[in-house]
Amino acid sequence: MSGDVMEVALRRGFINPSYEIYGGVSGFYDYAPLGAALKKNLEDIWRRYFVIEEGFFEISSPTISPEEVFVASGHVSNFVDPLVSCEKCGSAFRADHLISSAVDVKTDGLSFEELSRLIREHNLRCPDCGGELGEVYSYNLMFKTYIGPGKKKVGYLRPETAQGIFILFPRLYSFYRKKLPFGVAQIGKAYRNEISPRQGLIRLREFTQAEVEIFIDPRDKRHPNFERYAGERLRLLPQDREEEVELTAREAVEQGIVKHEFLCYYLVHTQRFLLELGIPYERLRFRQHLREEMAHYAADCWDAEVRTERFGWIEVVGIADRTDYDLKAHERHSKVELRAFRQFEKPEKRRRLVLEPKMAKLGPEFKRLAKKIATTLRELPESEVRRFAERGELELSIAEERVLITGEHAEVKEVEEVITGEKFVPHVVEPSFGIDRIFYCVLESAYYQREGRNVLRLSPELAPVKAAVFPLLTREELVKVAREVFEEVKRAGILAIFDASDSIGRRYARVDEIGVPFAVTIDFDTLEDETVTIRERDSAQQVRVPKSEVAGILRDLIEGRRRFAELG
RNA sequence: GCGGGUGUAGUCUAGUGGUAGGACCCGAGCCCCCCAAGCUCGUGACCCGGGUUCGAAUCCCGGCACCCGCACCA
Repeated sequence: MSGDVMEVALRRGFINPSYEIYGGVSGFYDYAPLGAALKKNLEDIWRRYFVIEEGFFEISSPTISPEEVFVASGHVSNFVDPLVSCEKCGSAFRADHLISSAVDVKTDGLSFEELSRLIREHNLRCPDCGGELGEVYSYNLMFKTYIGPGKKKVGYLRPETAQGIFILFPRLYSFYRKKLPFGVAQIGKAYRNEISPRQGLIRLREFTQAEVEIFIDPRDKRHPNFERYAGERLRLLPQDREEEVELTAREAVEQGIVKHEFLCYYLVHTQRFLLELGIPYERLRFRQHLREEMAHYAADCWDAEVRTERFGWIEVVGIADRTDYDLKAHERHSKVELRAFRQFEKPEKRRRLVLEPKMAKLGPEFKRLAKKIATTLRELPESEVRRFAERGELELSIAEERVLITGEHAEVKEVEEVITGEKFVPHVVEPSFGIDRIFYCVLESAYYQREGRNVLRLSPELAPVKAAVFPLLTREELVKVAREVFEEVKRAGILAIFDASDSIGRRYARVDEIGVPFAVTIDFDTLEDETVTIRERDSAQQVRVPKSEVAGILRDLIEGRRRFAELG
């Protein structure tokens, strides 16, 4: 089995538990020097896939939101778990689940006091040990705070970055010149006050999400670029099956296993991204959420999962069809229209009956109510207008008052209108990445041992340090030249390190352990013929190249324009 | 949040009621013509806070962190 990659990650400065000198706080990790660099490289690759290649843009919104945002999104109510603990054995249970499974009572919307009372009334006991149950208490996974002095303005740290995009919809829609589909990306911190964070980077209280919200027309969930991925293979675990099936993207959609092309396109796109990070195909699968684990907003959701040595299958990406849930919710709460416009192929001409209010009569008679009455009359459905035309009168309820409208207040007219299109609430497809988890998977996938030494097989793009420069021996003449080469490499924009201590073998071993892909060594031949060696990490092979070209060659190798094997 | 286990240098570990040794790592130097463990010297630790005691890293209590189970994980 593998050695302990986490031990390497801690010891060599990739990550460390936060607040160590004060005893630590679980659920928080620092990205140490190499980890911060690796994480940044990982995020840049993500940007290449989900921003540049897809033609989307990235935004950055605040991590603290006023509570309205999460009232609307459903997080304030859906994120509160009523828990009850056994006084004797300490097991905790969802109070509402406990009650509804033991007694035929609907628990929806009951207060905690009412839940506590129900437990007492029915003399419910601990299902584990039969012990006495305590009072029901709430546990909300959002961190709460107050905005400004005093406690009037409640705020929450965002539990996901997505809402920051949804609430910007009108601005973003016009930024993208009112055309669907469009996507908006965001990489940022999110916060969940987990009851019991475990497993290092896998369950954090503060973590990094990379999300894209793609707004699409619900009538057309095909993807314009689906063809380029149609033949790609995916390992899928559908909700109604025990075993994984391997299908092409096209087959998955045609068989109705993945609901539509748009979702499936992003399964493939996500897979390509994860493969590029060095996560092997054999350790990857897409698992469809079970109905009961589906989030309150989702119509369909697939998790990309990676099989790790340490933790087994872990979810690293969620790809969900969030439908119009979020936009509708914010529209309802904010009273701001969050809709797109769909133009008809041909404008529709329609004749219809409308009511034209006679303001000259309405005004004096109804005074303050007149304006509201007029608006209501104009917006009256055609069936109501028809009924008014037949009966000659109509009763309305305006601002809690009943008013009688007759022929002298309004006139029925037939109008011809041209309808060029209609408004609708877009659906949202959301690939959502847990960057910290992916970070862990990348480390674990990259890690192996060679002759008892640790090696990180990170791609040059991911590697936090791109190159090392060594004098073969600590002779002044070699060190001097090596320093010159080192300066030149840095001038070429390459993040490199210099090391002249210990034996050359030990120095190679040290840089292998942190995943440096290339090492340049200056030896006595360099003094003769102005050449240096470049050593590749994974093969430990060396080639000689002219000293004057080494920086350029390193850049080509790192940026993928040349391959090491083709150098010699 | 509950139960069990663990907590000695960067890492792995030895140890006794009288205040700590080792290995690797790391630093300086030597040696060294290409893949860790050559030589010399050196830095560096008993998770935190109380209590018992003349004295505690060692015993007791509380906290924190980590590991394993339970619960939780839109």
